[in-house]
Amino acid sequence: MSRPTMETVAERAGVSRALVSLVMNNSSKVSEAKRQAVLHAAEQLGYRPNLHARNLAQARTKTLGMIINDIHNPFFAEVVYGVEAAADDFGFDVLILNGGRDAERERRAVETHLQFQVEALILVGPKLDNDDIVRASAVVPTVVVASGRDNPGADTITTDDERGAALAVQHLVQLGHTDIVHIDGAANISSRARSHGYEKAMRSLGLEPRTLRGGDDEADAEAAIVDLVETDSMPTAIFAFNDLVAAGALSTLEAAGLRVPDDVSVVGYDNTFIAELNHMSLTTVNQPRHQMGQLAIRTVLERIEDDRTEPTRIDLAPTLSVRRSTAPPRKA
Amino acid sequence: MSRPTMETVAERAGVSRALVSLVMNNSSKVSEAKRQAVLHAAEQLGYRPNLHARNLAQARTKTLGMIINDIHNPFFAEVVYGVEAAADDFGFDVLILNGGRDAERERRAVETHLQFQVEALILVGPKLDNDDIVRASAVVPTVVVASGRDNPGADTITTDDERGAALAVQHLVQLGHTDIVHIDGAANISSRARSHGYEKAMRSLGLEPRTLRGGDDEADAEAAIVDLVETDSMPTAIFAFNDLVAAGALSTLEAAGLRVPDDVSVVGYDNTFIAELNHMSLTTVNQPRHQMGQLAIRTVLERIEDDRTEPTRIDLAPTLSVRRSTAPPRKA
DNA sequence: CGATTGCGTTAGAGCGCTCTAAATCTTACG
DNA sequence: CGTAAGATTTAGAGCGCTCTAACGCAATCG
Repeated sequence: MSRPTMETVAERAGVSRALVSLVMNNSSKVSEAKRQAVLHAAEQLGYRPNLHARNLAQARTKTLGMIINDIHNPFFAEVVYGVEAAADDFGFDVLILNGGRDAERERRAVETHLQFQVEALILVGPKLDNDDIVRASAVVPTVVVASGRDNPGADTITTDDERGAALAVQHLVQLGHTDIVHIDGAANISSRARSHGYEKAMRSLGLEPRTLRGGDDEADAEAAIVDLVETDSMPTAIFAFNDLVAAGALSTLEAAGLRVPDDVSVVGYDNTFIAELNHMSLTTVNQPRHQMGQLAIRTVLERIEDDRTEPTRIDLAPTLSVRRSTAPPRKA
Repeated sequence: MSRPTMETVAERAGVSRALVSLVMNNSSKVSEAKRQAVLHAAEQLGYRPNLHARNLAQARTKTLGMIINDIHNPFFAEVVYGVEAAADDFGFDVLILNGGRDAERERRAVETHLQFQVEALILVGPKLDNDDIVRASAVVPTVVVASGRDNPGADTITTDDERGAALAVQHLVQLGHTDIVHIDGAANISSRARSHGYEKAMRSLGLEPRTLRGGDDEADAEAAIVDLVETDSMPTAIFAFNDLVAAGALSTLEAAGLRVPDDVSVVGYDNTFIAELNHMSLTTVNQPRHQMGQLAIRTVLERIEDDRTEPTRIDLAPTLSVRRSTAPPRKA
């Protein structure tokens, strides 16, 4: 017993299929009597319009495809909420696919979205490389959120990662630190800009940058910290690629018997709720995630509805949230 | 310039539309020459099959609809990874919709999924009430993951929340605690079972249960803790509904000048990565989330492919992960 | 009272694909 | 060399919906 169609509803209500269609799209030119009859029949039958049929018949789908780098990272969750809020306002559905921190998976996700004929692609912290993004944006309007780099053809919503990194460095230097190590984001799309910002800020303050390889996850900090311990080159402060890496650093430092911020200060990035937890109380760079999500939708809708064709780039200002993981260095 | 269709490809390759279809579904009965010609033409045109058309023509969509209670909660992320891994194995796409901790939103999400003709619904920690779930499962096979209650009509994958709560209580009692307060999950779907398990375990050990209203989030613990402080009725141990609530409790306790575990022991639930962070080091009840996700897919596929019709319930065993947030009570 | 207007309704084509049945082309065999 | 069997290919209907154009009918008008 397959699901009822418009045909079924039409018969039941004693009207034509076209009339049912009009009712479903609540057209104003339907008599109240028939409208009720149709709605009633639909209700009784448990009728539900078939979106595939509708999307096929209309040119458009009113659907957006979002790909999240990693649903495990709370940073992205906030962006998603922003995206959804804005999409709701404009009557678009947002389909979410999880990139799973794997470029190949993301590539397949793009493909799936395109086959679903989404009207735009929202890539949140993508692992994809430039070519992939160029290719995607040739097919459908594409906006990249939270990516340091330029994305030819696509719109970009970021905070200024270089500036964010500089904020972190300046804060530490003001506290009196001079030996500040950066644990980077490895292959992460935002890593470059943050490292660069860190290095530039350090040099401009006359300090020698020291960057270690990290990753995007709490597990990725361990090697770097262990290395610092083993080579006996522990700095007085550490600036981590993001909050998760910072949290990992905290763990490993503690395991090594070092206290934060007494022995080492730690700064994170993203201001996820983890940083906020009193127990972590992580000084971190804040990005207006919700706003970024909203802007992503606005931006991409300009392409869809007002057919803008020139790529846009919106760069928001990061801020620093100072908490208890940073303090002046111990007097030597 | 709309996207190329099979027709376009067929013309270009000098074959019929049907043949293109065969190639796209890599049928074995196509000559190598034509197959190459078609693939080449498709490549050149940037052809991409239209899933809506396909889904309409075929009876099925090979798509599953998942609704997550809240992408912000890391507990769910792990389940998602399990679901996706299993779905991949069976060649199903998984569309994710975010419930946003709001029953009404979830209801709309169900509707959207159904209109997309998903072949099954996977509800992870739903806010929906029984009726909603009955209604959904009447339309399409439905599996509920991580819900304490029985879901008539739907399959259920849980861990035994009552048992999990008992594990927490027993651990605390073994440490010597007798005054143990529970901060519950309020309207959360799993709250009932955990509270019940807590109360049962307490009573069976001859202790008086004391349950306070909490919620599902770090923000929801504050009121309860403040209340305990103000009424000067702080217990020696707190068992929180989940890790987020426990984290919130940690924060508020600390703000009130109480130390964990010296003054108060705290136990969470879910064993999310937050509990694992060395800095939090939260004793917590572990649920095999990845496995739960995988089982959800297996279960629901039995309905789709082997057309089982009787609801199944799989109850996995929780375990306790003991960390540093629990210790014997201070000698009175 | 016939013609005009406008509202409510409907027939029917078409969206891009799959699938069945039938057509066409090869190949092999007596 | 004719033909049956098998391998390829194709025509055409149909999936459930929207949309244009046209239809029927009552109200309106000169």
